[in-house]
Amino acid sequence: MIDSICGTFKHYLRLQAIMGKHGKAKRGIPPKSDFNAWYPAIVEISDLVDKRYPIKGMDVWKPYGWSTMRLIDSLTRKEMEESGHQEYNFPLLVPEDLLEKENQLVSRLKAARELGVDPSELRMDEEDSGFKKEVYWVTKGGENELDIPMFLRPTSETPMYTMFSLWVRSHADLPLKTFQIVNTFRYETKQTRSFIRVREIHFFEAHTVHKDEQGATRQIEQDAEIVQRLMKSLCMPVIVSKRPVWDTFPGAWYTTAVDAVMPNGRTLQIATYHHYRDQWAQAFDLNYEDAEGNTQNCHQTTFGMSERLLGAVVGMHGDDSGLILPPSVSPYQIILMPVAAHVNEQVIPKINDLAKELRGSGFRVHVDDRDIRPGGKHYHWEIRGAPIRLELGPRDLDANKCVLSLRTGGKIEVSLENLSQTINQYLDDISETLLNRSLNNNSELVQKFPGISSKDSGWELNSPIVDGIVYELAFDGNDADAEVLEKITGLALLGDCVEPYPESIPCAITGKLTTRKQHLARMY
RNA sequence: GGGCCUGUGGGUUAGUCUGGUCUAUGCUUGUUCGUUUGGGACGAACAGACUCUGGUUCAAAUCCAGGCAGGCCCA
Repeated sequence: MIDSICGTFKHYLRLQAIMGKHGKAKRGIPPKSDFNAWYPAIVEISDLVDKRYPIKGMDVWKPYGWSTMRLIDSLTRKEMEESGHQEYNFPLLVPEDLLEKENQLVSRLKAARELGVDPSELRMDEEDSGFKKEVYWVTKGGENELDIPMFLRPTSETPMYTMFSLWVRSHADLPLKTFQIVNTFRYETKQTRSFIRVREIHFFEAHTVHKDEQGATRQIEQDAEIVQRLMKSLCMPVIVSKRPVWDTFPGAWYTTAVDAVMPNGRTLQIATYHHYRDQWAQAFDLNYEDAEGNTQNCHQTTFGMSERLLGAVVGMHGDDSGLILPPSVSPYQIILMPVAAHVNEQVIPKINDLAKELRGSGFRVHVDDRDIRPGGKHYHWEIRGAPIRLELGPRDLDANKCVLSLRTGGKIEVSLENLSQTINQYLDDISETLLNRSLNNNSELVQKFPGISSKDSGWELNSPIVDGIVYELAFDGNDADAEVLEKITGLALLGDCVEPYPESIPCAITGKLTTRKQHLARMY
């Protein structure tokens, strides 16, 4: 009956409901509704990582996970190349004395902040000694104590800017646009989670140096565009916010952060870009001689991302049956499964031909010719989130057809004619489905803030906040007001959303009319 | 930073309270053989574990202390 059906792709999609009957994955995957159990289980069952390495927060990347991460990296590399960045690779170790420059910078800025700013705008925090407590230290070489201890980079401002100051001499050396994708280290004491909070971080960092503030500002704008394109490839809706002052990276003029909302309503910061102005340049003597022969400080930016991108992909798109990988980063876009090959010896050669054809069209293809039952293969690749599984058996051979199972749901028969084109269309459909699903989920997870009223006894919420919800609100208050909001809700302000309200509405605290849109959320 | 809980084959689990029955249970996975094969087949055989270091005891998976690892809660 199905054989007789042909038509547009939309028609095929309508068939999904009829044909999608099969059991759920076993292996004791918790339901995704129990996200805190689902996530750690799925990253291991789907073969992304092995968490049994005996150091907390340091997982072993398995080939499937590493391959996915490298595909994400390759999207980033492509963006870097197109925007004129060059890839570097700096040393892992940093001598302690270099850190002093950074610490001086941070404390100087703090002092300035305290002098120049209204005290009510300030928030007490305890990040005094910079990274010192959060890094791994190397204090011995063999048996001997080192004269100058070294630490493992937690990020590379210090090593890079030390060198930049040697490289940049004149305006002709600018802009200097660099990036690297390396491992960085943070001594996390809190609970770690694969890809989300780790001690060895797979880190992308772009660092740029410009003649002036405008140059750096243009770079920040470009970073914003790059992020939008990357998120689109990952089918991922995000909230982009200018972080509040107290949540700004030390030494940054301002920080813009990209947050994804995970299914449990916690936000995951997956990218940040910082405008440093010339604050770091002052600390690192990073200056140049302009066309008039005057010495000028450089202006800088940084742009960072990590394997949190993968964590967000896993959390955002997966379902009760396992991972669902966007076609853009799935190690295999199509799994070819010969079926009943013992019945007709033409099945295997035909599958190999198809694989060749599809590879020739640029798809990432894997032939699963293991001698196990087809159900086993389906479940295997379903858990791993491969977008399309293609089955071909004797019956299909006769009809010049094959069966496609889409990871987003549905099973359809398609002709082997123009197969690459057909596959391409379905991969696009899958990406679109993933994005739409995520947008829908987000619209449920992000809700209007119930409001807050001033009573004799103090502030009171108009209705209790719900666990697992991100609240959106108009907010134009000062830091003390922000603290009221954060205290009473137990949530954190993400900062000024880059998409403000189209029309002014009253601020949740002060009542002042404002277009400033902000979010309150529990952050990872 | 403070508090609480848990460590048994690759995974999961029984046994721990009340020490001796433990030569440690079931399921799963793995290996081999046979029958199978269009969504997780069946049978047989085999392989595989008490987190570590001390202590108490005639006797420790079991009780005690500490380490390491993991989980949870609060600031």
